[in-house]
Amino acid sequence: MNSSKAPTKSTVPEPTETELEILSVLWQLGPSTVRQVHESLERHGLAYTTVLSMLQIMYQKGLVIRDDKERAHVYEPALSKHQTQRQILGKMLQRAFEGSATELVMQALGSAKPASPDEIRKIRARLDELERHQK
Amino acid sequence: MNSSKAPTKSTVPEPTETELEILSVLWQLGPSTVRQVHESLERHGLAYTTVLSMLQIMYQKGLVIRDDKERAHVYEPALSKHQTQRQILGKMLQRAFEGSATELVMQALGSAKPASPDEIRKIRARLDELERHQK
DNA sequence: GAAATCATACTAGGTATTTAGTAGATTCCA
DNA sequence: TGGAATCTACTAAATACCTAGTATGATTTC
Repeated sequence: MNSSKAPTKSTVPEPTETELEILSVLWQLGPSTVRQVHESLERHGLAYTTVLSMLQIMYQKGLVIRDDKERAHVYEPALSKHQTQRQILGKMLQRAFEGSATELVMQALGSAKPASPDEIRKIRARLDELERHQK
Repeated sequence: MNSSKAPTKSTVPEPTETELEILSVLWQLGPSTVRQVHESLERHGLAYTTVLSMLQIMYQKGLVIRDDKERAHVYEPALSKHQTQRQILGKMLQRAFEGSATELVMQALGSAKPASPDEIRKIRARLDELERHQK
């Protein structure tokens, strides 16, 4: 139940906006058919065939894997939510923060939701860990 | 010499990849002509007219302002680097982290460059501040 | 077993992004 | 003063993204 089978990942492109919405559904539902994705999608009003097309494109790109043993193919994310978040974060770090994770963190802490005391504690714990692990 | 004249900002779209590269140059150089941007651009090999076109588009979008008193127009970012980073960060927070800044911070601290002791201290200081300011 | 349903593949079109060329006006300078 | 250089505006084209329709074949249902 871990993800240690992959030399993949490096070739998977960053998901676009709509692709990310679909991945979100897949992360939540687990392996799903086009119909299931279509029904669970936040943004209602998308045609069934649109979701189908997206999943076909995502399959070509390697963003999802699929099982076509049954008539209705079953799709599954190629990368975990965590992995994808890392990927997006890393890209943005390069693009907008010149690679400085600290700068990014500082801005994130200064913006919108300021984090509850509990969350602040969690972040502190992580910092402790970081210090311990690489002094 | 400050930037407190703006009800703008809210209508400025998020810059695309190339637009961000150009904005980076403008943040570094300050108000510049097309030629100056073209020469200072990281990615060399872009045609002069390409940079011109980009700046014209960016002007239409409101990403930059310009002074056309001289023959060679002088362009300037509409938003500061900080404001833009906030904008990009906020958008990504919604798209990939369901709005949880804490989640984002945790992942950022766990990824790539783990931050030097000095940087960790800076982040701690920010956390202290946050706690003080909203208990 | 015929009709309705459901699934996929293929096709298509609109918009955004990125790149750069051409035309025409202005400025420079020898 | 006339050619070279420079600048802008306009046009264009390739690619990616998003959306959805049509064709076709399989499956279910009465």
